[in-house]
Amino acid sequence: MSYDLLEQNINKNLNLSKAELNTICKNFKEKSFRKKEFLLTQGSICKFEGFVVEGCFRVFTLDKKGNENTLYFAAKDWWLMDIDSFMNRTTSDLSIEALEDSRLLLISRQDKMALYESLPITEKLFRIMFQKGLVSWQRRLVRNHCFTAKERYFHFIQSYPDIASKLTDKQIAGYLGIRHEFLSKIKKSEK
Amino acid sequence: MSYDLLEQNINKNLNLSKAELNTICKNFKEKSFRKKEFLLTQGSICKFEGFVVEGCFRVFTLDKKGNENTLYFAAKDWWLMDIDSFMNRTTSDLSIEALEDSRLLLISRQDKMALYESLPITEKLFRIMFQKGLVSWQRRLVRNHCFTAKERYFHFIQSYPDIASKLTDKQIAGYLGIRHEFLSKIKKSEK
DNA sequence: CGCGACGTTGATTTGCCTCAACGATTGTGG
DNA sequence: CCACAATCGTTGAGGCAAATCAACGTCGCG
Repeated sequence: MSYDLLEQNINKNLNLSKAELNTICKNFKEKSFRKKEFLLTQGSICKFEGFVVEGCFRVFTLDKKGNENTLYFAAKDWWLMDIDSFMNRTTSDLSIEALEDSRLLLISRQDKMALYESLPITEKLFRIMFQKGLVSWQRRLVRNHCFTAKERYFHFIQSYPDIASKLTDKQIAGYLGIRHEFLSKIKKSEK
Repeated sequence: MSYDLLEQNINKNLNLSKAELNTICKNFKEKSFRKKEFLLTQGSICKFEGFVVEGCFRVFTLDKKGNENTLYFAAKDWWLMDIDSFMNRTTSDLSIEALEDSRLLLISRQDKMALYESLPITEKLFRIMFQKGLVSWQRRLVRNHCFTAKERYFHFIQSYPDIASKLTDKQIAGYLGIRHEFLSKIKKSEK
């Protein structure tokens, strides 16, 4: 099966036995997505937590002014979901779209809750994962306040060159929180 | 003792028995802070995770341009720490300062790790707390991208009127990511 | 081939910053 | 308790970063 990547990803956070890894993984079902297909659309409920085996997704929200604001991209070896909608069964403010043909491992809310019950070590696993996530979001917020758009752009392409190379400038602009016309001017300005 | 508030806070996330609550709480030591006293200074290591029993703190970072950027305020019933520095024992980019005479309940890293071991349900507790934290940070990032400074200001004072009323305009500006001169102009512009 | 999304470029506008001056408020030491 | 200093809040002039709007070339795809 294609659980190898997921197992490695888990082991980066917490060392688990082969049996534990297997118990976790067997709750995930593989699903393929064609380019431009949606895992989640704004206004519906997020039914799955996903792990990217192959491909790339963008997680974004459409605001009142009609701008698509990208929270993050998820390439191979990343997790993705609307955590709020998934856990609380509220309608989601987010959409998740495949940027290329992709494969995900998906776990339903029900299976995840059952997994927390049956294998308590997963609580620790996700405690650690969420903890790391918090750090990233705090750092990103500070960057957005302290850095100019140009500084944020170069920080992004240097930190995630493999993801950046798959994206259009419009998508990158949506992540940086700027208009794509301005990104074009940044790129021209030098380097 | 003054563990009541902490116990209530925990129970909002996860219903625990009296015995479990007691096991958790006894790891926390109370400490008082005078106004302007620091729990953590940028460049040192965050030794404690804290829960605010009384008073108010600001968690901020000083960037290269000399601007104090406030990540969040923590009033009564809030948690605070540099989660990155606390867990990974790295030097912190953050400072934490009491905005008024305050009281905290503090737990050391060692005691927290031991607590995770001895009472595994705390993994679930913090998994849930961190999960909620993630949602807040994601929402805040979107607000920062979609909203103007004026919209962010009114959102803040309406969402947290009790905290906002304790703060100077300079502190609020540091949270919104704008200069306090501009906040003054926002307030004058209407309402 | 032709359409629609993407990227570029320029002109103009706007949101917010910078700097500087000054009154109001708070804090502090004598 | 007062006097003075320090910090805070306000205001104005000017500047820069980024948005907006519009036009146009390019590319990929059906």
